[in-house]
Amino acid sequence: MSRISRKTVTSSVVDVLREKIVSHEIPAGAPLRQDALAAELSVSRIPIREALLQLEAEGLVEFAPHKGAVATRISLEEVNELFGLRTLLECDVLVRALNRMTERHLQQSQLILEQFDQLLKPGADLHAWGALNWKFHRSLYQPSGRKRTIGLIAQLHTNCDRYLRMQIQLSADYARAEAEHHELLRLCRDGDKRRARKCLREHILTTGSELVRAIKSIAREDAQ
Amino acid sequence: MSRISRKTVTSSVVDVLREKIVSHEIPAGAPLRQDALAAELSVSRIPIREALLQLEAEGLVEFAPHKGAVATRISLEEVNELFGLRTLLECDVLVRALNRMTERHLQQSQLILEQFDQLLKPGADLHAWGALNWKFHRSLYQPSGRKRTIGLIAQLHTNCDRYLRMQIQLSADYARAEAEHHELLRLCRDGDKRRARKCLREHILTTGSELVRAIKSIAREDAQ
DNA sequence: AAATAGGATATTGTATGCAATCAGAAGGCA
DNA sequence: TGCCTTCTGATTGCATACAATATCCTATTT
Repeated sequence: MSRISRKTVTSSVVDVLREKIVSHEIPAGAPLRQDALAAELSVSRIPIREALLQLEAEGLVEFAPHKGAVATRISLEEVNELFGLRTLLECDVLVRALNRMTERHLQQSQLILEQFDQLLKPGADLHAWGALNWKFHRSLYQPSGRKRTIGLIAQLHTNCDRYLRMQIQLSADYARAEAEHHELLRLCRDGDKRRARKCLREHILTTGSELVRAIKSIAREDAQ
Repeated sequence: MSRISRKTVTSSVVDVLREKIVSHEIPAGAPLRQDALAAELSVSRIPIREALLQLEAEGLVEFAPHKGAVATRISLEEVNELFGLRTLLECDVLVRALNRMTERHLQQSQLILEQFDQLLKPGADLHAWGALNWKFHRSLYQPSGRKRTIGLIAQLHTNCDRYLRMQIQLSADYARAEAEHHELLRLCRDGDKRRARKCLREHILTTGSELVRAIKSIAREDAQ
């Protein structure tokens, strides 16, 4: 058995709402009315409220007493901060992981990487891509044993995902990411800490600045 | 006006429970029965549940579906991780803050530092000490403008506080911390990024390893 | 006696209903 | 007109009540 664990209504609601927000089905800034959501999902307002609290902790929602919840609206500055945090935490945890990484770990990462190939043809299943991307990164960090750090990084990833999905991802971006993943894994296999770290750093930072650039150009179009 | 904002019952419960956990009035590993807490605080279980969810996000509580919440029990490894995270995040944000720090900022930090003197005589108000300590650190980081990072660090501080309060703090520890604070502020005033960073790094790491050492010796006594 | 099944009790999860609060419109007054 | 008050509808916050689940004890069987 892996997971017979009874799913609570609240946790389902969390999953549904998270996906709606990350996919922009619920756009940034949109108010989240408890009654409306409850009716839509056919549950009472209690699990909705509890779900919103959890999403607030994840940074996807802002809760104002007596006013309600709103899907967080993020600035370019904050996008920068998010990717900066990822760089900091992920590079640190990667180096720690490299000290304990075994052949078994490497094989698992390799396996995940191979699953990316199947995603390139439809070219648009962003949800699957984000999930797989996180799975790969996590597999590299797991040997570090730093659960708390990995948990934080997980949250940062969902937040970054949300903004990555703002731009119509070009297949060029996917291709670049995948190439960098392969490069990264190779360096890990070689045990070259310094280069692996640098590769990861650039992987994250370039993604971030690409995103910022894309958002800026969108904003410029809107302004016209 | 600074804060007329109507306090919701849930938020009060969060504050009460947080303090109880951090102060070990609720010891690590203790189950948190919703009914019992509700009766004790004369509220219904709803705000209790919502408070527990928030505390889970802060890392003070673990929630298991249908089983209830428990005050998190932390291992030495995790203490290490906590202080490691603090080092990483705080050093980064400090350097960023130094680039924008003005005389006004420095004065405010100085002011907070002076309040420490009044705490040294009673020698035991750990709550006030922790709060003031965070206030000082935060004042140094604020100019960076990195709200999200500072929020994360805030959480790490409450978690660290919780474990710092495990050992009967010797006044030697307070004195050392205060000396380091003064040194740190001086380096910030000089704008010496490299040294300030190093000072902060050691400030956090030595506190962490002192704590680990103290906990180990307690554990050793218990074992006898 | 050990192991298992069944049920009683404790505890959590969710729905419903009412009270408190907020936002905006209507109306009075300078 | 412009500003303040008061009211009304919408929405959230909290309490109570019920349903679902887990835990522990007992009885029964081998």
